[in-house]
This record gives sequence, structure tokens and C-alpha cells, in this order.
Amino acid sequence: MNDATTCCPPASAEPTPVDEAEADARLARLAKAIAHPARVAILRILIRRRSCICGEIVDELPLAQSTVSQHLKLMKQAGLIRGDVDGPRVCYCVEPGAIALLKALVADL
Amino acid sequence: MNDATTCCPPASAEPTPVDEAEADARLARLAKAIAHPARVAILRILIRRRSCICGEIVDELPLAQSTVSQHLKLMKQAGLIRGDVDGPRVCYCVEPGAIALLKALVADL
DNA sequence: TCCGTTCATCGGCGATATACGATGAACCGG
DNA sequence: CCGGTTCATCGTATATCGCCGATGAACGGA
Repeated sequence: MNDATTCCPPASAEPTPVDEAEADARLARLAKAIAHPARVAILRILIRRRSCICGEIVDELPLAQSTVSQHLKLMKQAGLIRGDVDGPRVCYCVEPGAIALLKALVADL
Repeated sequence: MNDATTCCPPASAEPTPVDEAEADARLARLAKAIAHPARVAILRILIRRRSCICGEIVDELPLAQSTVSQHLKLMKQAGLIRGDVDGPRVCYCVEPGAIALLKALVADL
């Protein structure tokens, strides 16, 4: 049994964008990470449980494992989530700084 | 000269999603509308000025008029903005309810 | 060492996004 | 009624998305 503390270290400092074009790009990137119902569902799962094994996400969604894996990859590339290897499993969890940045960027609209 | 009151009526009531799947779909749809730097830039322009003629947006962006028009179409389909015909021009403005819903859905993550 | 579990990646398919120039439609002014 | 302005749409080309089954890679247990 893994608790969140093992796979989700404190959090990396999310650099706040300074340039406006920078902010646009960052917001667009984060928005793209949740621009699909399946990814929003994945994000909610990761938030509800504090961390999550890939398989558990697959079990909760009506999608193939490879499809879920691709969504996770996209979200990871956007910096929204993190995936830490834990033996044969991969423990996914939300990148708290990224969520905070997304909320801030949207709230400042 | 057109002011915002002529082209942007009070606002349509944006139905708050009840179902969680509904909320996912709605959030994904709104997120998609800002999932591109150009669209974020357009949204900022529309917010900064309270309303905007399409041509003014084209002037502020390094994109062809047709490309901007497509972005506007996508944003309009997502319900994020509104476009009211004003003679030969089209006056675009933000759909306030949609922005509020987007902020609420993101804040509740 | 071998096997089962877990997840990522590959290959393929159809659909959509993104961009542009060119053309069409709607409107106003003269 | 005609020409100019403004914007939408069409047609095209390329890239990415979204989905799947199949295969590969990494790991732990027997």
C-alpha cells in the first residue's frame, strides 16, 4: 500500500509567468490538458483519491488501457500531473502547483 | 461607434450542470475554447475592451482573417462568446455567464 | 530464472484542428 | 444600383487527436 507521501513529494515550484504571451501559452497548455471529458474525469479521480495507480483509473473509465495511458501522457506533458514509478506500477498524482496556477490564471480572466 | 450595450444584451442564464458527467463535459468544452494561445489572446482582447469588432482582433494578432474567424467560430460554438451582427460588421463580446461558469468549474476542482 | 502483473509505446484508422488564400454573402453609402 | 467594406465560408494541406488491439519493457514473486 502506497500513501501519497511516498510518490508525491512536496511539490515543485511552478514558475509564475511574467510575460502576457507566456501566460497565454501556459493557460492554453493547461486548458488543453482538461479539454476532454475523459481527462477531466481522470483529474477528478486523482484529486478525490490523493494519488492513484493507473489501473484504478482504467477501471473507473470506459476506455482501453492504452487510451487512458495516452491521456495521462498528455496531462503529464502539460505539467498538470506527475507519474512516479513504484515498482511495476506507476503512481499518478496531481501537480499541486499546476492546479493552483490554472486556477489563478482562470480566476484572473 | 458601438458601445457594449447595443450588441451585448444582459446575458443569457447559463445553466449550472447538475450531473458530474455533465460538469465534466461542460468544463472540457469551455477548456477547449481556450486551449490555444490565439484563443486566449482573443478572449483577453474581448475582456479588455468590453466588446470588439472582428477586424480589430485581426489587427492585434499575427494571423490571417480567416484563421481568426475560425477561432471565433469555435469559441462561439463552445458558448464562450457571442457575436451580434451590426450592419456589415460583427460585434463580438464575452458571454458573461460562460466565463463565470468556467471560473466556478475550475475553482471547484 | 521464469512468469505474471503493470504500464508505455507502436501502428493504424478516421476525425478534428490549424493555417492560409480565395471566394461568397451581407450590408452601407453614394 | 454599384462599389467598397466586413466577415464567413470553401478548399486545401499538414498536423494532431482519440481510439483501439498488439507488442514491448520493467519489475517482483515463485
